[in-house]
Amino acid sequence: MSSSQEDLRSIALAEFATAGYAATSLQRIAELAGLSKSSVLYHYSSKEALLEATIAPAIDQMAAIIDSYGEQGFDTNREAFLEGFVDFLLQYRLEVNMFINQGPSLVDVPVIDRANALVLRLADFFAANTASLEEKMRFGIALGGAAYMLCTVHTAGLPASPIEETRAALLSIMGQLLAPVPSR
Amino acid sequence: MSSSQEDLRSIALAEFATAGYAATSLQRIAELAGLSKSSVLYHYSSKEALLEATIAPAIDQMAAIIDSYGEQGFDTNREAFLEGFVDFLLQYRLEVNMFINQGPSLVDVPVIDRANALVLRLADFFAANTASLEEKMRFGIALGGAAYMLCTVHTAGLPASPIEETRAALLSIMGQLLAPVPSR
DNA sequence: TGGCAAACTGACCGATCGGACAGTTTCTGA
DNA sequence: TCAGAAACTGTCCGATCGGTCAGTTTGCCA
Repeated sequence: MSSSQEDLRSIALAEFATAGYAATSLQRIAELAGLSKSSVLYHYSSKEALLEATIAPAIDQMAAIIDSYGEQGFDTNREAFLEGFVDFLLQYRLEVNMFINQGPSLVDVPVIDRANALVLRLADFFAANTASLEEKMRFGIALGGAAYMLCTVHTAGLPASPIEETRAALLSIMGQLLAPVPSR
Repeated sequence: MSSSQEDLRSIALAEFATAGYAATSLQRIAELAGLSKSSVLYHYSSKEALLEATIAPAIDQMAAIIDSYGEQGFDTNREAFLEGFVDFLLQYRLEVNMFINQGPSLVDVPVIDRANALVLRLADFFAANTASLEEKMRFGIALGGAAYMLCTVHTAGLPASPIEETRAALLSIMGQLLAPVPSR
């Protein structure tokens, strides 16, 4: 893969996540990359192809994490799974935020369907079908809240803190929100 | 105000919140309302004017809540403030979600600036400048998470539960996330 | 050095965007 | 009843959208 392709991917990721997929034109991506719109379409055959290339790595990583814990839940490895999930959120915060916020408006895009299916599997882990309403709500708040907070360093006075400190705090908060039933 | 104006406002709110402001055309709003695009522009002089009319009520209500507790914090009325805030979230969940998710892409819109200023005041209530990183993160997760969760009844298997049950659960979760420093 | 493939570009296309404007229908109160 | 206001509409406009295509530049290797 040439550097142009990777540059375009990261530029598109930043723009899609902040300005939104629909509001980001290929022309703007081209300008940010110092290329012409034609060149963007040379590397990625369409805007949708660029979107898929943008979020596919995050989807694959998420799928790998879930698969590595089998399909029968992860209660025995809850702590380890939570750490892996938090690290995933930190690494792919833009991708996660984009999917969380713009997923509903991006239906019919295959990679979005994959992501949706993964979220449902994830929800089964943290809040099975038998879980109470509050537990399901806790999962939704943890997921959407982390995605929002991690991408909102600019407003609300969130300082750019050391990654270790952010990780520790996020682990604490997520652990509390997603605690198993009895200790709630 | 004629019923058409109110119909347009609610239709635009639903579309803006789900599909996104940029991705929603005046043509689509007109079709959903059973009108022509010209009629939409008759009631609201521009797409941006329609956006402002859509979220202004929520902004005003939020400002009223904050103002009613004075500018010196609300520690003495923390419980009552939290209840009022939760009720606000439940009533204006679409508006809040739209602002939270699309705010960054809607800069330069006056009403969005008002909303941003309010969020900063709100953050000062729950997590003052002196608060720790984790406390600020808790506020961000609570705000963004609630907005996301309340607008995502469709996915993640969130059932359409009685409003009282949802309110009670949300109050519990938000109270835990936004608890004062010592009892954290 | 010559040739070929990868990278890149400008010009152009149909569609759709937000919006302007003149004109028509519908409602309403004197 | 009828005039004026309110509500509504079709047509048109410039701009921009995603995308196509023929042609040019660039880099690499035999």
